[in-house]
This record gives sequence, C-alpha cells and structure tokens, in this order.
Amino acid sequence: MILRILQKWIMTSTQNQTLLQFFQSPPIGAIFTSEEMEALRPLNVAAKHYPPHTVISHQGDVEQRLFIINSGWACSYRDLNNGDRQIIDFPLKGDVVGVVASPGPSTDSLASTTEISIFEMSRTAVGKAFGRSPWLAQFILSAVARQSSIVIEHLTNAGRRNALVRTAHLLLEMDARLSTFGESTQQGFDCPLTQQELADALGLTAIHVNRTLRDLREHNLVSFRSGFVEFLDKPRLINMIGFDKEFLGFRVFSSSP
Amino acid sequence: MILRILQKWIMTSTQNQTLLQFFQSPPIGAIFTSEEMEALRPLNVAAKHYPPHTVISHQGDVEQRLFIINSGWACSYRDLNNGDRQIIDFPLKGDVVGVVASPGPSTDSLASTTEISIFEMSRTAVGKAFGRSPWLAQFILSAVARQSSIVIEHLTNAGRRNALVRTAHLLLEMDARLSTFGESTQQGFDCPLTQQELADALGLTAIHVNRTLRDLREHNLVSFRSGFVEFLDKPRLINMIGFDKEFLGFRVFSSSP
DNA sequence: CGCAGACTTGAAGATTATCAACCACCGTGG
DNA sequence: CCACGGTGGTTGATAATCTTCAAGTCTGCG
Repeated sequence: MILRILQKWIMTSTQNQTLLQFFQSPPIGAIFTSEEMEALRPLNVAAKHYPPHTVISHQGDVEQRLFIINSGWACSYRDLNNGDRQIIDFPLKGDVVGVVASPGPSTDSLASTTEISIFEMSRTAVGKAFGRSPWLAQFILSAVARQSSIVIEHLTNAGRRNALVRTAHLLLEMDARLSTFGESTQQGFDCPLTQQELADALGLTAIHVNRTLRDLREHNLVSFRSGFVEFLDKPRLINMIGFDKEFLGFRVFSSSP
Repeated sequence: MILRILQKWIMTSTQNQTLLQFFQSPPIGAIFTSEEMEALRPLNVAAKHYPPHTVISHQGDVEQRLFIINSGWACSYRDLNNGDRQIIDFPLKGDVVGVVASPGPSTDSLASTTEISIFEMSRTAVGKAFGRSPWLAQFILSAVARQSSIVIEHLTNAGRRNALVRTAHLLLEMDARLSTFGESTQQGFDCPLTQQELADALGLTAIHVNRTLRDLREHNLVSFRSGFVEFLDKPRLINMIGFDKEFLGFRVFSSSP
C-alpha cells in the first residue's frame, strides 16, 4: 500500500515520472521497492529537451552532471588545441554520459546531434542515492562499464583497423545499438551523421570517409546515402570484417529483491 | 570501541588487511566507519601475486572479477582475430580493472607486465557491498570514471595525433600517473615496456615506434633507452605537444561522514 | 535565383607500414 | 670459455594508406 502511494507520489511529482517510466521500460525493466523509489526522489531529475547541434556540457565545466539519453542522437567529443576534435561516441537512448573522476573539470563535451530528450541530474546526488538504491548503483555501474566497453571498441578501431573495416564496424555498431530499442529495421537505420562527424569519430578525414563509403557501396556491403544506412549484405559484411557485438553487453539488469 | 574491535578483526582476518591498508594509504586516504569496515568483509579479497607476462584474466571469461593493482605494471588489451592486438591501458598502482557490463563474457584481457601484486574480488560481491559502504561505491565509481577518462585519452591519441605527439603523450601520461605514488622522479621513470608493447598501445608498428623514439631523442625531448624514460626537457615537451594531465583526475576521494 | 552546407572526385604529397637485413645483449649448455 | 639461440632494438629501401589541396557537383532553402 505504502509502495502504491509512494509510486503515485513520485509519478506525479517533478520530472522523476519520466525517468521512472524509462527505468521500467524494456529492455531495462527495473522493479523498484518503496525504499528505492524514495531514493530516487532527491535526484531531482530534469527531463530536458534540446534542438539539434546544441552543446549540452562543455569540457572544462566544473559542475558535474550525469546524463541519460531518452531519445535522439547525441555526440560526446574532445576538442584539441589545434582545432581538431575526436568524437568519443554517439550516445543513444539508454546511454549514460558524464560520469567523470572526482572533483575537477569534465574532460569531454556533450552535444546534441538531432533533437534530443535527455535526463539530467547531479552527479553527487546520484552518488548519495547509491546507499539507498542498490539497483541504481548497479544500473549506473553497468551503464558506465558498457560505455567504457564501447570506447574501448572505438580505440581498437582507431588503433588497429584500416579505414574500410573501421567504418563498417562503426555502422554495424550503431545498427546493433539502435536495434535494442527497435530503432533499426532489417534493411538498416536512419543516420543523422555527416561524413565529417563520421571522420571525427573514426580518426579519418571526411574525404577519406567519403571514398571508404563508396568502396563499401561498390562492394555491395553497405550503402550510406541521404541519411539512411542500408545494409546490402549484412552477413557477408559481418563475416568480412569480423564484427562481434559482444562488447555491447546484454543490458540485462537485475531488479532488486 | 566496537570500531576498534572490528578494525582488529578485519586487520587480522584474511587478505582484507592489505586492501584496508591500501585504501587508507595516501593519496587515497579513506576513513572508514565501523559499518563500512563490516561491508568490506564479504568482499573476500584475494591479494594475489603474479610473475611477469602472465595472463590474469582472458577475454571471453565469464566469471567476473574486479582487480585493483597494488604494485607493478599490468597491461589490459584486446586480441583481434587477425592476430593483431590493441593495448587499452597499462594499469598501475591504484587502478581498478575489470568492471564490465552485466552478465556476459569479459571483452578484454588483463596480463602482468612486470611482477605484480593485485587485489581480486568478485564483481557481484562489490555490487552488493555498495549499499553498505557509500565510500566504496564512490571509490569504484570514481576509479572506473578515471579509467574511462584514460581510455578516452588513448582514443584521442590514436585518432587525431601523429606518431611523435602520440608517443610523447603516452610517456608523459605514464610519468604523471607514476608520480602520484612517487614512482617517478624528476629525471624520469623506469619503464618495463618493449617497443612492441608501446606500438600495440599506440596503434603503430614497433619499427615506427623505434624511429619515433629516435626522433624524440634527437630533438632532446625524451630518451627511452634500456628500460628508463629520461625527460631531457620536460617543459618544452609538454608545451610542444600540448599535454594536459587534467584527464587523469585529482584522485581526491571524500571519506564517509 | 543564388547561396551555403554537404558530398564527390582527381592529383600530389606526407605519414606510416612492410620487407629484409643486421646488431647487441643475455642466459644457456657444451 | 665460447658458440648458440632468442629476444629486442636499429636501419634502409620500397609500398600502401591516408591526407592535403583544389576544384567541382548536388541539394535544400530563403
């Protein structure tokens, strides 16, 4: 009964409602105890909305926020002092961004690529809530570990794979990640990225990405034209470049007892 | 008084003693409440010791362990199916390794480079202890975030910096990390890595690393010979390549109330 | 219509890899 | 004591990959 009242309370008060729905939706599927719902309250979640190509958090910012993407494409990157930039990842629905090492300015930036809806909360508040919600602690830890795993894949890409394999790998990764929430069909997916953005993510020039995409198209593997990535022969592509989506994790989060 | 007894209990029982000392040593400097010390007990820490070049955890392993390096150099890497490998990081004293996304095989391997002493514990046990030790939760989260920050730097290195800058960057990074625990002097530090290992970390060939090191030496910037990295003109080097150690974080962990 | 941003293509140049030696060091066993 | 093998380091010549520069084209949009 108390649980029911509490749930109602949280559902109706503030933005926590949306976050709660998010946590309870498949494939996350959290089941909260009353204490845990209480623990979520002080998070003081802001459910924000940004237009495309807006900087949400800039490297050097001291205030530490934690973000969970609810919908849309984001882009986390690092600016170099020579004007170049390295895109670290394109966070999608369900991805957690912004967990940085203790006090100090954040080391990377977050921007929207498309219109996005995003949950923002204070990093310290989340830390404090850990003691009261083991589920939240597990969720955040798993999510951070998954993000880390993705970055490791990108490092492997940049360090030890040539342009063709590297590009195909990123396209297959985005496909696999999007399909978790049903945002990718059998044929392919809508991709809002420019060739320059792909280049900054892959550690190539936009020109070379262009040629590489043409290669992939001419080999009847993938075609990326006018905002849509179409897989022409996914099995062959996966086999050719040795893609293994294991690194993305299963996203099965245990609910509290 | 109870605290005193508990402390004694933990200190004398099992390997937790060493971990406790580790947590309490500068620059970590944890101050534990009695409850927190209790929470540490079920971690069942194993303080292990490995000879050089031993595989500690292999990619594909299902059992999930969490490692904290106590001394020595380790090496976390990912093997590719074409025989290449990408070294993700060289974890040093204080570094946390092995937090992977929920159930499923680990995606990277951990090996010793030198003789190392290392704490091993079950990932699930750590997760469970979070509820009882907010400090531990903060420590692990901060540590994972820091590791992530380091990997991001390596990605930036591989993606957007040339061989010279990249190599110098890694050497300066290792220097900064070692100096946290006083393992690097003004002149430089002992480095057990081979040029092949550097190459696998930097995404280059060993031959090119060799030439790059020669370049750095001939420009009177750094010299890496017979296991010692000697900085010939650190200020100039830092300035030339635009090194900013911000990404390593401050490693200031708040103690519990 | 004209403009701006993204995409495309060619030619030339820089960076990095590959191939093939050779050297230096070190522990081992005769 | 020295020959021996193995690992890691060094160097040169050549080739592949990727970048840079320069000049288009295409498309959406005021």
